[in-house]
Amino acid sequence: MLAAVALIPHGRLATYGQIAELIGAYGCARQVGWALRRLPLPSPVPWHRVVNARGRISMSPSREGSDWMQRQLLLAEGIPVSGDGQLPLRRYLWVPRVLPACAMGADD
DNA sequence: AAAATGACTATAT
DNA sequence: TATATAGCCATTT
Repeated sequence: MLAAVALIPHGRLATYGQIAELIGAYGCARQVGWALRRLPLPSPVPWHRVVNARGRISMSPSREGSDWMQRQLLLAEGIPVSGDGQLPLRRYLWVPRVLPACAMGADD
């Protein structure tokens, strides 16, 4: 699980469902979020590269404010994030080795 | 064991 | 294009 998140390339994004699918748990997007929630702030995994399917940072009162921290981290990665946590998922979405390298540089 | 909850996602308005 | 509603599935009470 965290391993899947850990292998997200630098400067690239991935959705919860994507991670879930990657670990062989399709439809378990919520569990991914659950796992990241219990993750400590100084975590060794790039949890900030994980966003929801709408390409936005999933904010919640449970996160106290770590969501905004995520925004900062993403900005540090070189990903432009709007004040609302909206980011160009279409451009930065990580493609875990889809078909051939015909993805026009859309992969890592 | 049943019911409630949540860093989600996909449809329907 | 943007809210509202309904599925989903593991964890928690």
